[in-house]
Amino acid sequence: MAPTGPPDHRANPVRTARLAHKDASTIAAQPSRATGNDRSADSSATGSTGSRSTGSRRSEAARLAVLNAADDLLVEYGFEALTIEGIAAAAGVAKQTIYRWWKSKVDILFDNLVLDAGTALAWPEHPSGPADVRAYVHRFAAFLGEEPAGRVLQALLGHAQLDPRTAELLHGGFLDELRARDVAHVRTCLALADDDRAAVVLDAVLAPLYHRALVLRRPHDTAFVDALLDRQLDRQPAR
Amino acid sequence: MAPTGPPDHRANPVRTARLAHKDASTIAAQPSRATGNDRSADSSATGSTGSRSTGSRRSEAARLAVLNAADDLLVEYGFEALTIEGIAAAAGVAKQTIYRWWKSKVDILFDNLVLDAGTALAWPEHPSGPADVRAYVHRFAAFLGEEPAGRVLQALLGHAQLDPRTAELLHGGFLDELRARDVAHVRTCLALADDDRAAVVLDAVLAPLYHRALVLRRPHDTAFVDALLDRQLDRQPAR
Amino acid sequence: MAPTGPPDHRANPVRTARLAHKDASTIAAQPSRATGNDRSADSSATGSTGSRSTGSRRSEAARLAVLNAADDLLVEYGFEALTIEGIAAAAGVAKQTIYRWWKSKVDILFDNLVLDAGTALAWPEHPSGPADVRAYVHRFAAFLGEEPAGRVLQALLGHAQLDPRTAELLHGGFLDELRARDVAHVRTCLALADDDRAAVVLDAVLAPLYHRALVLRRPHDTAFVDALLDRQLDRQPAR
Amino acid sequence: MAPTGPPDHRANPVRTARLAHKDASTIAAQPSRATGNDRSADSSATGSTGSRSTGSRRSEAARLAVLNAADDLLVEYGFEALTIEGIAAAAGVAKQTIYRWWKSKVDILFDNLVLDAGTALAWPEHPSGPADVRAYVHRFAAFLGEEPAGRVLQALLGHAQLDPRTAELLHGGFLDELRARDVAHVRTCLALADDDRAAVVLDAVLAPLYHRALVLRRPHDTAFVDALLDRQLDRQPAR
DNA sequence: CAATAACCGAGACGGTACGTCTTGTCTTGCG
DNA sequence: CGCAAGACAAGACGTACCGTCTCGGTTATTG
Repeated sequence: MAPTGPPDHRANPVRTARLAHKDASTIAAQPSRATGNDRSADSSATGSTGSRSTGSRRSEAARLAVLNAADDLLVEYGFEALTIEGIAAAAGVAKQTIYRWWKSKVDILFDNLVLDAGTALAWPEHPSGPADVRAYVHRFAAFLGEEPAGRVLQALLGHAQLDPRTAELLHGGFLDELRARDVAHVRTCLALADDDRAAVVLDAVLAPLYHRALVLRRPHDTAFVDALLDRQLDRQPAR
Repeated sequence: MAPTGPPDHRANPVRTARLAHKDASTIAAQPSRATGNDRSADSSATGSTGSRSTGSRRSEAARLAVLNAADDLLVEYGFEALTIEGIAAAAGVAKQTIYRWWKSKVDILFDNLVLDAGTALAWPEHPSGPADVRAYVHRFAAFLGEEPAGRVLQALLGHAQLDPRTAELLHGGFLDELRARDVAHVRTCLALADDDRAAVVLDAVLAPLYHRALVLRRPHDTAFVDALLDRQLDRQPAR
Repeated sequence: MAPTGPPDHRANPVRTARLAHKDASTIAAQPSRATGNDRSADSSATGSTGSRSTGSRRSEAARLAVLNAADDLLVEYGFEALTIEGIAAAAGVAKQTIYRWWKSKVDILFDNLVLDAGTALAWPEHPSGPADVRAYVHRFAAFLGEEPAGRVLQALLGHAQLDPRTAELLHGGFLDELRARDVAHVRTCLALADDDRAAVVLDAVLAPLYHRALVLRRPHDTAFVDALLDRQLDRQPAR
Repeated sequence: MAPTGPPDHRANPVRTARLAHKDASTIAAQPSRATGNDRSADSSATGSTGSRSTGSRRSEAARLAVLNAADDLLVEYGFEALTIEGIAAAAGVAKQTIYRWWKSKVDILFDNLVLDAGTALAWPEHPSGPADVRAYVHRFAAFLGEEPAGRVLQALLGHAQLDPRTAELLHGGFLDELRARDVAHVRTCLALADDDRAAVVLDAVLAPLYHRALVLRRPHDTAFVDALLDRQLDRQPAR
């Protein structure tokens, strides 16, 4: 009997405690970047030292509480039951605080995605051949298929089919960049002649992964990924 | 001047005219089958004469008006702006009439999908080799990438990522069946030994198509489909 | 320790029970007249029998629950703490149901005022001399100074000082009519030559009453009213 | 083109200029006395030079900007549209600066009222008979019926009907004192035997003025005041 | 050829969430 | 320490849809 509805929106005066899998140190280095909420970005445009000269600063605790609450609620009750009011209540935050920094629940999830992807989908700094590609693809498959992060990406990909603004955000702010980066790394690691060839290889590997996750709804399967890589990466046996 | 919002929900007193691409004759043969709303299906199961003793029967005009209104509104304003009230108003139908026969807007779209797929994704009755597969895949790619029908499938696939009930409906009531049928036809047409092998070929072709449509958001491209088929069908025995 | 805040807005699924001092029979004859919400008024403009040909009718229970809840909350917590949400919760009614029939809390109070004044400020059908005026003025003073009704009139008079729309509603929809009626009756009862003379007498009596209630904040005092009447009504002793 | 809403709350960086009808010299002599926010009053009580040992003193410019902004906004957009945030923005002052010195917008208006009444409703220092009363009543009627000041008194009288705290402030801090002073002067000027008799005369004159202003909403009319005075002052011994 | 169900339009209703607005408190840095 | 700036928790606003529920009016069998 899966829980099908969200919980009561009773206040839950959350404080910095229980900020689960994202700790403040990580975030302080990267405050809400992707959606353009970033104030330092603005200031860098206007002046050198700038930022905001006076007044209170954004509450880091609130930001993290919101991101984590959204993540938790998404995993527990699903995207449809995810509401701004619910997130606010679960995070122990006022609704207006959310609207001040995010335009929609999609925006919040997007920030979560960027945060998670930043750590989970990194390429090694010094490429060292096809093994890097194998490792990356395994990491990608795991990211797509496992709990908090994959659920977010899945939801955003789904919602992007329904809402052009989400599609714009997801592609313009994440997928395009991700793909460009992946293509470049694949080209380097496999010593390919040009980006187009790298893109073909990348697609040949990623398309079945997306297909499995979004269309076939099959769970993450390491063996499947290995077989796929064997077939596409010059048929060199996986070990 | 792009229309960015839905229109007023001003009444649009039901017009059987302007029922565009679905005419009554087509539909009368297949009334609202997929979601189990169908009364004739029920009655045929329970008895021959009985069914419903007295009273008027379901209005075919209303059913078509709803299906078409939903389709039109989806194409014009998108899934997010699609509401039961909006459909009712656009169809010139009472809200309750919709709720009597469908459970949600997803249900309505699903009926549309089944209707459209029934004609667009048919296999020839007498299989005649790989050319059938090529033709079918081309038809499928077109279906996925072109206006009313593809938009519906795309929306439902997207929504299935967000809502388990939609996923259940879409897979249990459409995709699984479609896939089974496709596998069988591919096996026959390509003279493959077993279904697993046919499934591998099918996935190898469909995965890139779904990937392009859902993840890369590239438009339908006949050349791409041909290249894909050349690559996957010529060296069928992939080992 | 006076209660200074409103109670929790916990649902209070009120049903027709506890509809205090206004019973359905009274109201059925006069549904929400003053603010122009009345549908029969519309229909009388369009046709003879009319009203609304089909569909569900306005819920009398909801209307009474709202009016009484507003009254109760006003008396208990004051005008400032009176909110549409609070009324809805206390009446066990959805917010939208209130907005469907009233524009604001002022509108609701106004309906209450009209309702109460209709019974409390009636003149006898057959005028019989100065005694009628005395009786009426006493009734008016009591109305102004006692609980539910006076509180409403006081609040509306106060709010009319702050908001032109309230002033327009209160004067155009109630006070002007009341005054015209009062002038006419005073003229008849005192056998005065013209309306102007009657207005002077009426103002001479009412001004001190309003002054006491609104400016001096003195409680209702029968002796004061009698003395006032003695002075203004031809100095005939009050007995 | 009547402006029906308040303007944007765009910052209006404090301008000491355009402080209209209250100049600094007037105010310096009487800073924010009535609500007890006054620091100089405190300091004058504690010592002569000392007052507040360190830190900056209250900004006179800010105080005046707030008072005038409140007045202007009240006159232009009405009491309902008057908000602390709006006043702060219009005055080019931080919200907290307002909250530091006043408890509510009513408090601000009250300070304005006391300020204006101090000059407009003064009695001559040396009473010289009934003519003084006539002059005072004319001044009072003008005060009640004309722009900035009358609007404030009207608003506060109205709000006092809705909010006990406002009533307490207005009566305890202004009206009672005003009335006591008026009664004393009337008694002296008309050579009446006791205060009660003076109060009766005063009420007989003021009640119709308040009635006209608050209930009948008639504009200020010198002829009406004269007629009223003729009637009430000539037959002073009303028995 | 009535009676009698069921359909259908209309739309009121109890709800939930939306996104906005204002309140009163607070925090941060400048002067 | 006052002040400008403004983030924050709180909570009401008025709107939009949801899904349920009467209402009458309209068909279309079926007794």
